[in-house]
Amino acid sequence: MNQQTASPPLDQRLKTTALQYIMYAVVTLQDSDELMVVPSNWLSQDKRHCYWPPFKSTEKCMEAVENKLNPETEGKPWEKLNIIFLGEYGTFEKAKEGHKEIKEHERSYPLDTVLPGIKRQRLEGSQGMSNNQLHPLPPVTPASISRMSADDKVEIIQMLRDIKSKVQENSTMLKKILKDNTVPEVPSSTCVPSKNLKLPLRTFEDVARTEMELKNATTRKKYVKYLSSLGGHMPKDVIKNIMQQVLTDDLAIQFNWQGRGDKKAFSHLVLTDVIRDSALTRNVNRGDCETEIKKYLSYAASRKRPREQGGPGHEIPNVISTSLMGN
DNA sequence: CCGACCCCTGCATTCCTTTA
DNA sequence: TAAAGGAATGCAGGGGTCGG
Repeated sequence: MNQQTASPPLDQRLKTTALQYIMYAVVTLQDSDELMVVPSNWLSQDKRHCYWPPFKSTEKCMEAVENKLNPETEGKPWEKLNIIFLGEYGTFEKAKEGHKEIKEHERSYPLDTVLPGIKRQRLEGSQGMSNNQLHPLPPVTPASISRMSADDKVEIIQMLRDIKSKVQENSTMLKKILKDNTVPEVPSSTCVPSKNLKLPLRTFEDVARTEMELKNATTRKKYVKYLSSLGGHMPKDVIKNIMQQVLTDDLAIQFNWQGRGDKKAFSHLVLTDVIRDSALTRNVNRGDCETEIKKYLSYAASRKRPREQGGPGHEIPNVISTSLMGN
């Protein structure tokens, strides 16, 4: 009877032992550039993704990290974030030390110089230039300018002139490209990697079928490849191009991001993950991607409104669909 | 110039999270 | 558990752009 007091139950012992083998990793969250310590069991096998708890408060998140909460068994669904894996440590304390060291190192040698092209930019609050803007230079104070020699100043002015002329040149080229080669409503035949992609989705049945299909990694890759080939320069364009290909306005108005009211939740779809991945290949981060999807879904009704006024129940056939649905 | 289309903004409402 | 505050959403109306 008192065996239980002698030693804890087997499953608890196993759990404790398993927890001891979970290490801690230091990672950079790609969407926010934040350097974080997380339990290794939160990482995906390829160490390119990391689960993140749905808690709002920092304390709870820290608690989850320290207690190595299992991402699959803690009630609410956990977010899956894109990360850059930086290192793994045996204990939380060692990971924190590693985190500190990396942070120090990053301060001396910005990540951009260590990992060119990998570090993504923080996009919150930067709307216009978003993804392609230049990395911020160190702050130039009046004091630092006054310390410069005349040669330095001449050189800087020359550089600024070069940059200006280059920007003008690029602007002219961009204008020409946009004029000659506006993003086509219908993807060219070369953009269609597979005849299996039955897009755009028109009904919930289509959505359910696609959700099933997307469980297959190969199919998922095909979708990502196709959707990322649709073009677009700004996050808005990228998402618009993708969403136009993915679902009709009729279906879009039956979704909202969270599934409020009597609408379905778009954020819960595997398809949304695929869209995120596709957008990421075009340098649209998670935040921008979600914002633009939300907007696209909310605009769907107003896009439809004028047409409905013109003729109730009459749907203008989607040109895109006919080219793809015939498969 | 006009109409169609699309996007944005402001406001009201609903929902969720936090706090006491 | 209820109240308060913030976030998300829906809707209507207005403005910009483009083609006829």
